[in-house]
Amino acid sequence: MKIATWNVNSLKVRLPHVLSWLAANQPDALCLQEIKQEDSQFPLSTLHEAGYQAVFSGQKAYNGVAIICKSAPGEVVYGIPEFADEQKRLIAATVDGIRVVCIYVPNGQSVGSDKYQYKLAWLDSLHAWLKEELQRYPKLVLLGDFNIAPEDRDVYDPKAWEGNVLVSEPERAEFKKLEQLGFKDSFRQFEQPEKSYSWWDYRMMAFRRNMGLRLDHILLSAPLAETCTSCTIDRAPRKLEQPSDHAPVVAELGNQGCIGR
DNA sequence: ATGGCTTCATAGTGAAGA
Repeated sequence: MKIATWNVNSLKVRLPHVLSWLAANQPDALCLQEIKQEDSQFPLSTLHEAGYQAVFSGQKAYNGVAIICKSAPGEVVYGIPEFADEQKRLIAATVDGIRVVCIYVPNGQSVGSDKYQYKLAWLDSLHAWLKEELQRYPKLVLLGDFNIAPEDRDVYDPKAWEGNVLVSEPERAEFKKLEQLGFKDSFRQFEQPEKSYSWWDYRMMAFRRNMGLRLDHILLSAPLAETCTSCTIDRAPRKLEQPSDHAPVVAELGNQGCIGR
């Protein structure tokens, strides 16, 4: 099973990129963040024509998440249960027997701001919920835009970013708390190139200079981590005209979930 | 370089992102 995550920064603008990426890469599931459109605008029929199904949770202008998949998605959950949230940041579904939890973690704006507090509260709530979900769904993948660079090696200039939002200790502690639930950061299960990032600012020619952060992650529960054979960041879409500022992250799982195919 | 892009909402600029 091939599963991927991609913050597309507007699905309306990026639909051509998404369609060509699906055609070229044939993932079994692609999780999107920042689709930035209401559900009535979601391009479901276009995706059907491309051979994909989808479940989605969108809103006007901001946020919005979706799971695009080949097999029928089941048991769909919208948002973190018991966390009242106007912002559409989580969707979960079962695909090929694997529980897929697609998240768009709040950005946090700046350390100490209201949005930063919201980010930490959101992550606390996610953690509490996932603790239960892992009992129910041992084969669970948590993936999306975490808006956290877990370690200094995930930051192009750790000194310049020290203490900043996206790298601050409380945020990194939340990431570690998720790992302590048994999740493995699939990217770090394998040898990776130095200076691997998944996001680059649109400004300052940041991509060409590889001034990036690794903010997008695929976390695997222990039973799934055992089956993982690769995890890579696909920089190709970031090189296209009118790209998203994020690149897709892709993981390959072994036989799990491929029964009957 | 505290934003030097990009998107969305909106009707000339402002918010938000990371």
